[in-house]
Amino acid sequence: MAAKTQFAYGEGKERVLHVAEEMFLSRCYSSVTLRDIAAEVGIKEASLYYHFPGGKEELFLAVLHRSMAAYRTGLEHAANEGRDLREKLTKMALWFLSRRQLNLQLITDSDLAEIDPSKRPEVERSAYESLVKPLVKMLSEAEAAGESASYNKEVVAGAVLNTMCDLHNAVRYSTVTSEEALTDVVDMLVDGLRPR
Amino acid sequence: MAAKTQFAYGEGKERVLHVAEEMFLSRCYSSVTLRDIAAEVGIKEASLYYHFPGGKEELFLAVLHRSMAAYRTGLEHAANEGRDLREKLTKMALWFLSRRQLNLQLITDSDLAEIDPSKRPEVERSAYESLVKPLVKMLSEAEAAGESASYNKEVVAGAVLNTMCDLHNAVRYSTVTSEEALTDVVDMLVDGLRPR
DNA sequence: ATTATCTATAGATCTATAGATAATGC
DNA sequence: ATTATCTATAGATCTATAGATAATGC
Repeated sequence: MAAKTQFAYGEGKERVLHVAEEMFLSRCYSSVTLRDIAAEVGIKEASLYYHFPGGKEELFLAVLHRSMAAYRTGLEHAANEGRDLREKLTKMALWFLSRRQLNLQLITDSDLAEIDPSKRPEVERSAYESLVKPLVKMLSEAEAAGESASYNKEVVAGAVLNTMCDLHNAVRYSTVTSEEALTDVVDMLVDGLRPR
Repeated sequence: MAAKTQFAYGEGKERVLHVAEEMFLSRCYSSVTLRDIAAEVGIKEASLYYHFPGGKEELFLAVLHRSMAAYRTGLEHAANEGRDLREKLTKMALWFLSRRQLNLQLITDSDLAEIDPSKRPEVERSAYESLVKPLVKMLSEAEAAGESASYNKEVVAGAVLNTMCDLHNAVRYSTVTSEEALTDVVDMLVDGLRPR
């Protein structure tokens, strides 16, 4: 009977976003149901529409843009913290490891196909600006500083991003520690596979 | 009226597998419906149960194991074709580019969570044996031949696989040609980012 | 008065089963 | 007789809307 306003004013929406972020970043758009989210938050499905009148898609987009903004800040900060290419890449890898696993291909390939086509360019732009661009910028500066050979920045940025996203799996499926996986990945990116 | 046996004996099942493979490898498990598959094949949903009595999950598992077997063959063949590490990696990258995009994280993270838990180990094993193992083997041989420094093979294999899967995106989103993306990626893997 | 929830329910979609029907091979 | 489809339909699940209800802030 009691319409439990369990959370303080404005808090409810934050909780919804937080729970939805956990789910949308680890599972695909269609496998996450409003039922799942509402149950985890502790409210009824219909209540989600109060905060997000546009329903599931609006909630997903809010989560995605919020999450991308966090990545952008985190990656730009990581790039500024490191003094050379190796350090910058290490800080970035640490940032990826500090957050829950980001399934990059899931968002850019699978999820993107399930939302309203008119919203796709915005999502692609958001992912590009927040993930690819900080890396391209860092790689360009590294090349200008003579720390990197002249590769196509976008291609390398994609490879680096996917490698970093996979760090969580490396730690999970191999017997390696996260520190070891991190140094191995950074060394491989900077020095290559061939013997030094 | 006419129960159209459009395909020759045994052909129907092959068509279903082919269509299902196209869909399951590019979209997530829950977004692919039996309706989609049946429509694309040109039969009714109920007819799918004749070939796959276990329904959607059985069809998905059949597709996945079939697809993994093809990757295993393709990658092992690629490794044998190349004479040194750089050539082997190039042949492997060409194999990935020759097939439709494989969304690795989609399968190992997202799809895996949606199937019957008792089937998961089998899927993980299939993906490991077909994708990771051929790379680990090649990297071990390269190290033994003095062509590679001593990295953790599983960690590097994951990085290489994700990088190769991403080649399709690199070509799609950047202005780069597939040849250029391929050589850049292989060069980066072998020589590293730092100037030679 | 506003904010944030709830109940109830419509309507769409999806998986799966039962049993009928037609075409093929022997 | 076997193979491969079909029709019809049950039952589950999911998104979304309408309108009621309670708690909070002024």
